[in-house]
Amino acid sequence: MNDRTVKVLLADDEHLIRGAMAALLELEDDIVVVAQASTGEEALALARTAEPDVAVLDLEMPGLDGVSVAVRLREELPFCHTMIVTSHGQPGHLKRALEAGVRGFLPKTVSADVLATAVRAVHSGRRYVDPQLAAEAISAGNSPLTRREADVLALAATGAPVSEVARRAALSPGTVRNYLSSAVSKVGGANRHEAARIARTHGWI
Amino acid sequence: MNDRTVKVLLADDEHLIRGAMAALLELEDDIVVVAQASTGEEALALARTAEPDVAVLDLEMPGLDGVSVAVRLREELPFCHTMIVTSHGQPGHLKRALEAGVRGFLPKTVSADVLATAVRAVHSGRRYVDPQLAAEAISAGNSPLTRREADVLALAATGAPVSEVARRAALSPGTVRNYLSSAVSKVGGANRHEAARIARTHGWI
DNA sequence: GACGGATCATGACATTCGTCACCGAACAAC
DNA sequence: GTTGTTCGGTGACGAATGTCATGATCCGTC
Repeated sequence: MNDRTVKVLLADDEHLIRGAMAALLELEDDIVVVAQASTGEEALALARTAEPDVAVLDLEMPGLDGVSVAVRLREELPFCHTMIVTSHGQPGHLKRALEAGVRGFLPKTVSADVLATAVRAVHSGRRYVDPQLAAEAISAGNSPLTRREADVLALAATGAPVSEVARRAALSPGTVRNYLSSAVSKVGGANRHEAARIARTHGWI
Repeated sequence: MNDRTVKVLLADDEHLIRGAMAALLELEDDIVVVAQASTGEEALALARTAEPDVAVLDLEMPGLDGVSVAVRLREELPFCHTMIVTSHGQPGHLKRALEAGVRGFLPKTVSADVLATAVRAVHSGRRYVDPQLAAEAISAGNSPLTRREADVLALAATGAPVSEVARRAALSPGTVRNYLSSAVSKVGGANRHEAARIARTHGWI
């Protein structure tokens, strides 16, 4: 391992995929996988001792998700750059990740050499975002929802009645209905449940 | 390649994972990956020419899903056994897969050697079902919903209003509401949207 | 300082939804 | 041949929801 070697931490709850990514990355002679985690918490703990150059994080993990881990890593290990891989490439996720300081963002549909390329790019301080996802994110635009509208819609997305949403958001039921009504018309749904579905596919909630 | 060698077809829309599974399986000297597909249709087409012994199919794919491919494969290539790998291990999916003649069912959280073990088991005519999933499927039991209740609940799950569901199911709105009401009470939800969420996690719709 | 936007609220109204009672037809099981 | 289940339907009632008008406060901007 010379000083050009990239030390990588892998975090993915799907053992099969994680082991597979590790095997593929180990084939590259300038990349070494120094730690593997299956939860966000485990990734943080391992990162503190392994001190990787690049952390490759799955977006969907039990407990802490990839973006949350990235935020914590940026505070604790500023030299460690982060990148996200995900099964469900939704524009809002990309945006949220970039705001968290993530430097790479890939769907799992890419091939292994793209992954290696991205790891190297992120290690050398550049960014690497899947072009397809980037285009979608740009065309999708920003969320039309205000913070509170998004909050309330997210709470309502579980199917809870207005009274429950109001309780959890510490708002009056009337206010909740106003926010929901506004959110539904903004995203163009027939009702709040369809609105929640639309907002979720765009990554707005 | 001697006569003990297992010819495997891999189908998964996540290129990274598929390539990785291929790499891991190729490490086994009695397994060879003879074809790789990223959609269900492609898997069928490749299977006809490659004539694999075992088809490893992702459950979630664009177009035909893994179970549908398994059904078609059983008709067209009866010597080819099928197994399913999936990110979201839901009891209903397992049940549906077994009814379709699938002989192996694994979540992607398993390790690579389990995958190889499962491939060998399926090839030799045995079954291999992840013990965790099997236990969940047994404890989850069968769907409490009748066929129509499940149909209607599935249509309502998108957030469409009753009138729209009625139109798409070719039922009267009143009947739709009766079915929904019955389904909601059976699965134990506060309303149809929560009921749809519950039913989905159990794989009932 | 005027203006607009976000936040939070109330009240009123029509629509939709959830529930119940009740009905009939088809069909399999006893 | 009765019984039970599923399917499909009607009507009615109260509760929940969607929409609108209106108003208050706070905050950033021009």
